[in-house]
Amino acid sequence: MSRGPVRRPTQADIARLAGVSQATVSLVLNERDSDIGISSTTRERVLAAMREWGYVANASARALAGGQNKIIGVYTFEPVFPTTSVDFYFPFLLGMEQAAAELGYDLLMFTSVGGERQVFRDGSTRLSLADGALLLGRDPNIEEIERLRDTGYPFVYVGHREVAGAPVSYVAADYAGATRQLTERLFELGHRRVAYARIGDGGAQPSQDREKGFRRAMPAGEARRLSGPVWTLESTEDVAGLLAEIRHGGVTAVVAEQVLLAEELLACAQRDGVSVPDDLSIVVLGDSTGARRTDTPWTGLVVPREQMGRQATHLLVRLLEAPEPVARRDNVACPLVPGATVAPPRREQ
Amino acid sequence: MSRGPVRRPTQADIARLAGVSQATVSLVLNERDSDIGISSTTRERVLAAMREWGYVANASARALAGGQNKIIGVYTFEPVFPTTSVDFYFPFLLGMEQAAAELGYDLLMFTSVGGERQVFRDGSTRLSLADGALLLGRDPNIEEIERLRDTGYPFVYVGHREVAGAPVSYVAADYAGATRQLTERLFELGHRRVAYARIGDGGAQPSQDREKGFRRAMPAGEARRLSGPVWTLESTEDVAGLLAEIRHGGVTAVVAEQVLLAEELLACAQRDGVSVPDDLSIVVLGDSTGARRTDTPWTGLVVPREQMGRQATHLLVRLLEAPEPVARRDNVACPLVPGATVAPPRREQ
DNA sequence: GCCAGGTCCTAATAGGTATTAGGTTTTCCG
DNA sequence: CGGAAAACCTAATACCTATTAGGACCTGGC
Repeated sequence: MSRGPVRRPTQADIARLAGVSQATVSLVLNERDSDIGISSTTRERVLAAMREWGYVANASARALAGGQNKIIGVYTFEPVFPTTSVDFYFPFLLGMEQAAAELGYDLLMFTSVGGERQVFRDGSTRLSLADGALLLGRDPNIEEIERLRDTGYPFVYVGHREVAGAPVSYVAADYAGATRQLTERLFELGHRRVAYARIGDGGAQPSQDREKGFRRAMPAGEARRLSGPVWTLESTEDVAGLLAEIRHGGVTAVVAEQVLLAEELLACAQRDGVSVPDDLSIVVLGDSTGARRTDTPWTGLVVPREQMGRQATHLLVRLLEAPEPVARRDNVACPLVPGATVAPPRREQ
Repeated sequence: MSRGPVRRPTQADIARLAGVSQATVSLVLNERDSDIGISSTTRERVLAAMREWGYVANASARALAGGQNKIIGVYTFEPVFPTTSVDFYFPFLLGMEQAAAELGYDLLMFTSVGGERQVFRDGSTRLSLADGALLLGRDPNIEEIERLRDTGYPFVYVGHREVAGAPVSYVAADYAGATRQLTERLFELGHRRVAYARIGDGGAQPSQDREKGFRRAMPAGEARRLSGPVWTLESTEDVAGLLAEIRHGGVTAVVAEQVLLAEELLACAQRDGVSVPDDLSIVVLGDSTGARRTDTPWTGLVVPREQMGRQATHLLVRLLEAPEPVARRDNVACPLVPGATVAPPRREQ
């Protein structure tokens, strides 16, 4: 019964025990033995020694020497723990863990205090310990991403991100496609005037993708108006005004970017005696993340977060194991939810 | 606009730029400069060079050279991703991330495929990459823990664990205390015959702790019966029988170990026309993890998972920064939930 | 016996940092 | 001015692994 930390055996120890050189141990360990030429008897001797002494590679040394560490870094540009963000982040992490486990990688989660998350902290980023990284966040620091890209460090962004200069690899939800389908369905049902509404500035990529899908679904005549029937609100307080405008303009269906907006719209409609979906159809382009959970069976889409996490992990591993010079982009389809907030427009309006 | 990976500056680069040696850079970086004696002008020159060139320490090299890695490993004995376990694990992780961020540590989550999780995998655990580890899981492999302890590797178990030989450090929920309080309250309300029930074998430590708390709360006469009014059921199918026995034995309050059990009990009670809490008070010693979420306002306790995660992280860091020869154990109080499933017993029964 | 061509292995090195013994310069005091 | 002490810094080394050029040995053919 030994006391105190026991020094773990190194390759040199194993080599001594097996009567070979450290290099041979490394070759056997990394299964380069057939390429280089290590006899099977030697290999067995080495493996036996490793088993007997419980040899475990030193990850730091391995990383330093340029070997793979079987570690994927996960970097979120916002802390995960504010409980409001939990629903948002956790499905991603779930998918990542699942895929990483399948692929034999561990997950290194980079933390940082406060709101200001920086990849390049003052003198101690540990990004290098991971073979590559998955980046995640609603509000990424574009400069940091560009800088990271320029280092040649392999990473995949989860979510659609466009940066200046060379493109970066990402896995994004196909908001444009799903929005287009949802909007087209409204027209198929007979709606003629359909509006798009959001809260916030709409500058974010996911926001833009959705709007693009919406515009693509518009009939030719409507689409040509550059501004389009797109409302961008400042806050929920403007929703009542939006509803009035909608009704006044003969709009019979609204595509709402956020659940929060849709819920406010529904509340206003109920106050005004407007029936959803009979008088007004509502489609929602987000899920209930961050909103208080209600039971409204919204017609809309599901953000396939778990799937995105999985796919991003697979993509990253592919890049790690066979580096490609060019960035890769993957899209993940958003499942549509039938819901009950869409109906054909009233006959006589 | 350079192409290709840009080599990150090293201490040697900074040293050259600042006109000092690499050792000096290291000393400045680690703030050992006052101990050793580095003049403030030199320090400033080095710091300026580091800032200008965006020097970032190489974590692998740092770890290899014996420095701390500022990484905490998180090892779960079951995969996190099966969705049934999500509610169980995530709060722990949340607390850990929060604490780790505050303390300046990153989190390395060890994954593995399939059900069989082993710390000592066939020659490639990376536990060593982390400075220490947090262990987590309902069904830990005791042998693995003992083996890990014997290596001298610092770790803290989240949850109460007793192993043979030297004790291990852990942070546990104070189930015994909370159970005792809840049970005592039943007696204070006037209950005379109180039973304890669980599903499963009750061999697990959390299960034993709860039972111990229950027994401590029993009035002297009751406590002396060794077997005690403790029922251990095989499955939910036995609950109907339990209810019959309870009623037959004049028991007016039940302390149920699991929500699942409590819900089944409630269902049976309703079928039999037994009113909860008027005819039967029920206390639950777990939260709704894993159970289908119902709205029953159970009287019981909250498992302070987030707090446990936080505290375990703090304890581990304390151990890392000032190693102690002896194991540390922390208890975290379980908040009690008043709920609405407990009432005084009926007067004439 | 000698050479060509394999086969199997090793020596040497790089990778970036932390640490320590000791070297050089400066300061202080008599 | 000489010598001791203090202040400041550096050379050297350890940490452990991956990689590669090349060395030693063997085999087979003439």
